[in-house]
Amino acid sequence: MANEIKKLDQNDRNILKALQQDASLSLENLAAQLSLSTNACWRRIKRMEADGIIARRVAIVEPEAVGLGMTAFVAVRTNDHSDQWLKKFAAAASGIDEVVEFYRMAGEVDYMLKLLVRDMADYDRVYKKLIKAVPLSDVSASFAMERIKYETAVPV
Amino acid sequence: MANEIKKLDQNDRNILKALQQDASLSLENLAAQLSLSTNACWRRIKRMEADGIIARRVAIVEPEAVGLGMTAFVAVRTNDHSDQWLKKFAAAASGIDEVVEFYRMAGEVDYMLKLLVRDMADYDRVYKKLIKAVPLSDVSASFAMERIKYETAVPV
DNA sequence: GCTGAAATTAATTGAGT
DNA sequence: ACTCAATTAATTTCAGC
Repeated sequence: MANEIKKLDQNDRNILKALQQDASLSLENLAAQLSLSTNACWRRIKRMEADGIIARRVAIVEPEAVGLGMTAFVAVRTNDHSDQWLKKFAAAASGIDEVVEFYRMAGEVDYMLKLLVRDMADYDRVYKKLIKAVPLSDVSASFAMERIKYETAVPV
Repeated sequence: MANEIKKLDQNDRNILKALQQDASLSLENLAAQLSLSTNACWRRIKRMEADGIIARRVAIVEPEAVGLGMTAFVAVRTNDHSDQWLKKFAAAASGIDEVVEFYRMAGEVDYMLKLLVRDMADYDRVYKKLIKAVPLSDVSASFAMERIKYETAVPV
């Protein structure tokens, strides 16, 4: 089964911890840290990649360094809970690069989006793009002034 | 200046787009895609690393694959807006692996945290850890049922 | 499933335009 | 700032335990 939870031993966890912080580490370096041979380490990584535990390796770009100073959380409430509406909304939002995260929520809010934009004018542009694609009645945005922590590493 | 916005040309942008999606691409491969020599490409990457545009390279772990099925957004309101309180709160939250994002907000909510946890019991454990470290009076959590989009790539 | 070494492939440096 | 070639370092495969 593809989406089963695989068992990880302490070496696997340590590999994940290290690579989630720095995937540019050489095998030799990483293996030495964990007192493994390079290719024992290599086989564990390949297994976790095959099992879908390690999804991919990416470069992290500093948003501030490229002028993306504003993070917006957009809470959406809807009356239309049809599958078709969600599909349309999901497709529209997923196609917008500034929408970096998108969740279906439990409780009051139906959907939560996280946007990364340059400034308020840029937010407005993305917002208009969004409501043009799908009619959204109840939308409320909150803006982040400061990013205190941002971590791609998940707790393992 | 370290936190100045550097100018990027189309080649730089294309490199960032590619490496934000897949940092395991070989230089040769990447350079060929963009019709550059490997070493022109390499120098651009090194420059963007030195400029702090590319902050790091990380492995992305699939949360579901390691049993982290629940994302919680925690909105915090406080009466204590002192620097000292924030420092204490920031230190406590930053030290908790399950707190993957943490923002100071404009508007009604003072702080917004994103937590990655196994289940409701795990959320409760992290919540207790948090309020033990700093007294929090007004906390409200929203839970994500489904992650529709999650992107580490920023729009460049 | 591991080690250690060999083979392959990729990253980095350097010379020259 | 680039290309092309040479060098160095990393990854991947293979033989044996």
